[in-house]
Amino acid sequence: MTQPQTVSPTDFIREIIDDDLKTNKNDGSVATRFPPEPNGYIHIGHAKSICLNFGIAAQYGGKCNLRMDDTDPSGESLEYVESIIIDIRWLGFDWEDRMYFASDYFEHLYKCAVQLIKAGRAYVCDLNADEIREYRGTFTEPGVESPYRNRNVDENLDLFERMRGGEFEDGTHVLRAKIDMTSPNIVMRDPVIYRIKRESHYRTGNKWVIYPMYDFAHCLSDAIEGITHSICTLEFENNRPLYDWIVEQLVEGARPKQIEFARLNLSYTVISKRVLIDLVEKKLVTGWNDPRMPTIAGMRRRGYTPEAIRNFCAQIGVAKNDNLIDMALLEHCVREDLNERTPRVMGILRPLRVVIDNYPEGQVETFECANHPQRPEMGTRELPFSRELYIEREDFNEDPPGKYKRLAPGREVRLRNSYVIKYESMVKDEKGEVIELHCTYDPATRNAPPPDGRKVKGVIHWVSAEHCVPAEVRLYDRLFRVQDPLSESEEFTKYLNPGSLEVLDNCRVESGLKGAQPGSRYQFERLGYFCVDPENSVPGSLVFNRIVPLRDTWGKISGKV
RNA sequence: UGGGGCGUCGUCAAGCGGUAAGACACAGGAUUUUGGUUCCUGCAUCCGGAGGUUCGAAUCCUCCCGCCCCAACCA
Repeated sequence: MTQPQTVSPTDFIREIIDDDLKTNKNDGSVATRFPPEPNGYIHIGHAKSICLNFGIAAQYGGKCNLRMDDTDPSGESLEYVESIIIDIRWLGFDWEDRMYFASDYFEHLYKCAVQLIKAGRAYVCDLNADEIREYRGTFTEPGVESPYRNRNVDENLDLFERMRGGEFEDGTHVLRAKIDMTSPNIVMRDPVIYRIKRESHYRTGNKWVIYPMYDFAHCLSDAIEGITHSICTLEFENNRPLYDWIVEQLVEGARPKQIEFARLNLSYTVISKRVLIDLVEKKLVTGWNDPRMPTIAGMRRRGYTPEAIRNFCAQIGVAKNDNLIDMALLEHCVREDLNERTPRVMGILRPLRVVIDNYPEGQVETFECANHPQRPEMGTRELPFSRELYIEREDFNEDPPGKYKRLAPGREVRLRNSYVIKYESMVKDEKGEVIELHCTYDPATRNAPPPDGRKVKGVIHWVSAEHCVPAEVRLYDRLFRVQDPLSESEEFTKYLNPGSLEVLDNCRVESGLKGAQPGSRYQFERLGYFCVDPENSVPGSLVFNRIVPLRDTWGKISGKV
């Protein structure tokens, strides 16, 4: 199994495994699995689990399977299976030929149920859903036994077979494990393990009208695959006694052990499949791969790298504390990776025309610029310079605040990789908007400090008006205005950030970007990291997604002034 | 409310009876043709609270407080 190189942090799960290994449990083998239900796209929370499960297998020389936990046909589909495969591969993990489906185990699971009935440990119950709930009791009152609880084995066998045969309507019968209606753990009060559901399954079609419940299918699937450590999230902790009970009844020899960890929560977003489905269906985002979504598909389209996501998962750790990870940490990991690998380039988001009055009309010269300031091996590119340029509107201020070191009346500024220019005059439109600047350049400053020793502090980016290419740039921001939208009292959609997407359609990028490949990433100097949108960008009509802005110390300072 | 789980810096998280790692964030400073990067520096006398055991406790015991999960024929 090839696995990405990531740091191997230690955590309580690895400690448990170390202990198991010390006592030679499972003959020293380690087998894990990642078991998504194909009813939605996977997200950054799944990535945490994927890194954990595949990471542990790699670290201990074991195997990690991919298993579709497809025991409930409603909502499951091949589209989701395919997306999950693509996303996990993209993250960099490999399950070789161990792609499994719980639905492939239906026949075996059925036999297990029959065996349970024969052992007197399961029965067919004719109560309907409401009645079952009433009989179950509450947190404080014990449940009461179903009147069907003591049917004899033969009758149960006959009924269960007829359930499978399609003789009964949905909801009229279920198979229940016979455990303890007075258990303080509600999960153990004769849980339903099979239900009738006349729904076509995306893989088994209409072959089955009964489907096993999660609690029954999951542990047995683990056992079938020889999983040693079945890692899941905290909300299944209550189900562990049931997991163990079923395995105890039906599995010979080595039994898998369930271990629970805290799921990931990320500030200013939501990581719940139910809510993400909601966002997609209500069209509050453009789809599962909307760059604002915390889905793997969304982050990929946004321009995040697998390395950054994996590193993030390593950084956050694994524990049992409820957590709310700061989005800033994810962004840090993305910047850390992109800073290393991304070629630098210049692009103007909100163009302001600049005419260099003393530069000869029609003259063009080229500058050779480093693609990366710290990595010469990334090479250079040629950048055309001419009399008319575009600079960022923000880089000129008629009335500059303190510490402002860009262009302003009477001031000089360095054009990155080229000359120092000096402000001469401005042109305004009838509304008083500055629409054009006139400057002069100092020929002696061509990629060199001013010979007279004067200091020019500011450096701004620019493109040649004649040579630059137009582009659309999409600026993304946090999806929600509040840190934890689901913890708020109101409906979560009320907290959507109306500014989560800003589309700039009059941007100019340097000429070399003309043929930029979809999916390729750049640093637009002084602005941030950008990715050519893989969906909407076409040659001649470039679309860039802002992956993440650069750290903005000036923004902090100017915000305080 | 019965059961299960969790409480260490703003956010994560090490710590496993010998006297509070690290990361992010934040605040200073240096270098810089990206107000980027990089580099220094600072940032819990204290571990939810109160008692107790011990020469010694975040780590052990007791009680209390707070938060999360469970009453789907979802996973």
